[in-house]
Amino acid sequence: MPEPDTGAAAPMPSRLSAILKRRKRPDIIADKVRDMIIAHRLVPGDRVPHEWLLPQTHGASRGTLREAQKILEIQGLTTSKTGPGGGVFVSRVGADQAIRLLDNLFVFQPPSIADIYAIRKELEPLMAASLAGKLSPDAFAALQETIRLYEDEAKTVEEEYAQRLAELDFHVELARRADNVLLGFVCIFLVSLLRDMTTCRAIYQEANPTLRETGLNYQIRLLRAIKAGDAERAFQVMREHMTAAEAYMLERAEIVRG
Amino acid sequence: MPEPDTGAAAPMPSRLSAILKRRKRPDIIADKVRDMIIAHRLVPGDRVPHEWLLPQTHGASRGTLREAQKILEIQGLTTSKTGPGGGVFVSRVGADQAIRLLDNLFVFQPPSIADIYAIRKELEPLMAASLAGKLSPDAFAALQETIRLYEDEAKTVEEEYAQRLAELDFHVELARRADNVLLGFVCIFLVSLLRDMTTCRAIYQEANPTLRETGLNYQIRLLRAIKAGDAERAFQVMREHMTAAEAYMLERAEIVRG
DNA sequence: AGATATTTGTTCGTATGTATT
DNA sequence: TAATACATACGAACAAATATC
Repeated sequence: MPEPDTGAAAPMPSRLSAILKRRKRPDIIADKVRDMIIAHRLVPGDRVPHEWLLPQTHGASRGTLREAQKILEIQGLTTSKTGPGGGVFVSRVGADQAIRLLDNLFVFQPPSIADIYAIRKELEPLMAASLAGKLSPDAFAALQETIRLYEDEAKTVEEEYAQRLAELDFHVELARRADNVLLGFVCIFLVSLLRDMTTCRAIYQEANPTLRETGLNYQIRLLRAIKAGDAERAFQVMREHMTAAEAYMLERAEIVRG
Repeated sequence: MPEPDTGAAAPMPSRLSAILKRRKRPDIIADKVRDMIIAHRLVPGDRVPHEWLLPQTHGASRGTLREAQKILEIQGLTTSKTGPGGGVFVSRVGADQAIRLLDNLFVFQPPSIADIYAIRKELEPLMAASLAGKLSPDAFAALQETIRLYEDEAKTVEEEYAQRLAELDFHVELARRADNVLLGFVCIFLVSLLRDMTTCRAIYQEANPTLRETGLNYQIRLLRAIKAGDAERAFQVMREHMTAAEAYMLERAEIVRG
């Protein structure tokens, strides 16, 4: 039998992580394609050469190759378009897309509010300080726009809830502008955890005019410090804000639960 | 041919698919199954009911359903076993598995060494302090075992490299034990970023007996503080360690590059 | 130990939908 | 509008793995 290689030509895993356990063919192929993309310096928007995804290139079937491609797509590295001129393209992985991949991580071991704020208290001030004097005018405009959503007192629970989400969005908008993209990513991740937590959702629906006002106060002071290029003050303001927010959340969580 | 109804569920008319944007069938099915798992409060180890993955349940073919299952598997939410009594099971997603999903996040915007250490300097001390007086005897044993890998001076570049990786593993082992699973996860993530960075790999291969010795010194002092339940000292030791490590890495990176 | 039944994993050929030209 | 190039979906057949008898 000619046996056109079919599997016997099991590709030697190039990555060091492959030692751990026997990986399946689609995984190996996906890694191979990923390495090719990186090696050839493809950037988002570039087309992934058709040959790289050809079954015979890897000695696998279409289905297997399709699964490999699925892996890359799930990881956010590629997207595919139909039609002529269509195909598989490299795409930039967005922070929110990546965060969704982590959704499953904490389903069975959800972190507590204290857990989240323990980290936020450290990182948010750091991020705020790093932004001092570096925000563009339209960044300020976007942030002001976010603040505007909770300038007035909420009339309904839905409005209350929307305002609290807008407060969180303020932090996301800030984090998006951070020079340190890693720091920005982690901060956004923490916010998204808060947003999805059921306990928090319960708390966010409670009316609390005082909190809104002091929150607003923090944001304004923060923006002023950032605009003035005063890193130290931005740090302090954000730190106070986080400490106050944590205290409030923990207190309310206690009440909501009991 | 009976042509089993195909009236309501199966065909997915073009108008409906237009409303649902470009979401593909396997993705939709995967989400549906994921929601079912969460709604039914399934926990890791539980079997995913066979019916949920039956083609006719979703009006799709076996291939499509397999792809949906593949998505869940890639996301780490399920594993599958062959054979009688086999099937698809809910699984706890590990930190390392989740981190691999993020591999692609920073390929086009790689964070710098300074970026990573800016966060590590804050979080690693926090984590170390939280561990004070809380480590079990066999946790200590595991950590000691990791240290043993670089007790003696490396003879070859490979050995040198392996030792540096072991140093990183020490931090992973610590983070794995953190009460704050979120904090632990972020710390492990940062370490894995360091491990995969090409610049770091280059640095790690350089021989540096002094660094190894001082590093060893830090680890021992750290373990002692943790064992003594002295959170404050554990914090300080780790902070010094991080500061020193960052300074070294930045210095070497400058030289390696130039 | 070995055969078998059960369940997942892989592959092929083909059909269908969709966006570009 | 028609042609076409490409991804996506289907279903059947085959292969591999594994618990049970």
